[in-house]
Amino acid sequence: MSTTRRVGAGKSKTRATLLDCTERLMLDEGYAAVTYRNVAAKAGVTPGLVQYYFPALDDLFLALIRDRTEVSLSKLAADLRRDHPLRAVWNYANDRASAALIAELMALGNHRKQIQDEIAEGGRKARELALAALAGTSKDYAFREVASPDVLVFLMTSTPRMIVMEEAAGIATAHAETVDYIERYLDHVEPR
Amino acid sequence: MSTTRRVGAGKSKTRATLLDCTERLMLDEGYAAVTYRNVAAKAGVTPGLVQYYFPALDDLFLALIRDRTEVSLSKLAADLRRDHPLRAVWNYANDRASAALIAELMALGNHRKQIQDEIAEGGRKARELALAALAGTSKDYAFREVASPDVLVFLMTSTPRMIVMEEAAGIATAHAETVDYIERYLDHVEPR
DNA sequence: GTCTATACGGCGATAGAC
DNA sequence: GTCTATCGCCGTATAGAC
Repeated sequence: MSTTRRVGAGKSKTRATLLDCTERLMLDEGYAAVTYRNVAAKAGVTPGLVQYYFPALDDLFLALIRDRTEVSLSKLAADLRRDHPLRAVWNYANDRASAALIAELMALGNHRKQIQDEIAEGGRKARELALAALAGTSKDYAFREVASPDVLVFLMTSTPRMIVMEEAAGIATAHAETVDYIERYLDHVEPR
Repeated sequence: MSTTRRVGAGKSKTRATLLDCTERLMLDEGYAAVTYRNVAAKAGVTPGLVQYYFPALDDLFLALIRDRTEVSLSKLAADLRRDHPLRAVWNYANDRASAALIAELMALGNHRKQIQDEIAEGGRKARELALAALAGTSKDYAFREVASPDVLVFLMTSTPRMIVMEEAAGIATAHAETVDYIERYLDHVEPR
């Protein structure tokens, strides 16, 4: 690819609209429905224009990941600065729209290195922020000798994600009970 | 679909070969690589023949789900009849090939009702078997007043599944620690 | 810089030939 | 029971209009 192919500007309003339409398409119909023709139809533009901003479909997915990751990471960072770091992690992972989008993107990235790496990088950053906040607090997490902060953060983030995935798959059993169980633990170690 | 379309026999050796090739394709390259042409090439037959046995691609996926679910459920049932039901659940969920296949199938089924239902049905049965075995034992699971059997089974099955998915996404942190944590619990409530 | 029109090969699916 | 021909939709590339 040494050709000088032209690409749309990064701050265009059209570009932002295309990302929104892509997100809605993914959540409503899955990533397989994200085609140039579908995105264009939803945004009211021609397929060629979508391709002008995102030369390959993966460019579109990558742009969506970067944009949404940036938003949710800065929200997490702000929440972690407050008094209940573990609750902040729990709330971060319990954002249903984000969790559904991530599930869809993880499925998409399952066999696409670039997309996979971009998602993993976001997860790594979230984890770093969380562990730093937990290390900086003087709270006693009680289970600390049993479950390390690493294990705690893993379970806090993976459980809501798994629940969202199972719900999308039509399974609902034990979800409410598991959420209760974890929230009772939070009430204990980070009382409001 | 009221047309009388012809379909290959259910016990054909060719059919079984096609299912094996489909499974390998899914694990190696993802479900998007499961095309009539790819499956046919891997099996050394013509694409038309694959379509003869599985008129739509979803028929191929459904057949694979049914076949593999039956195998792993009967293995789980046999293990549950032994002395360590919770370990049986843990081992069942820790079968990496199965977990990877299920992750791929869940992603595939995310927006396809029929496939989704078939997977959910398998999950429901596994859960039923596990809960029945746990109820029938006289062991004291110690955490029972904290986490109900429902929550226990959910965490025991969802954790390995999430680990496999994260690994596929290039994330590995805290996995070993989490496995250790759960296995220490198992050593405690179901000592060998 | 933004956008449109057109062409190409690969795909799932169907009907029907052998 | 096995295989071919054909159809419409897809991603992508390119040439060029405004």
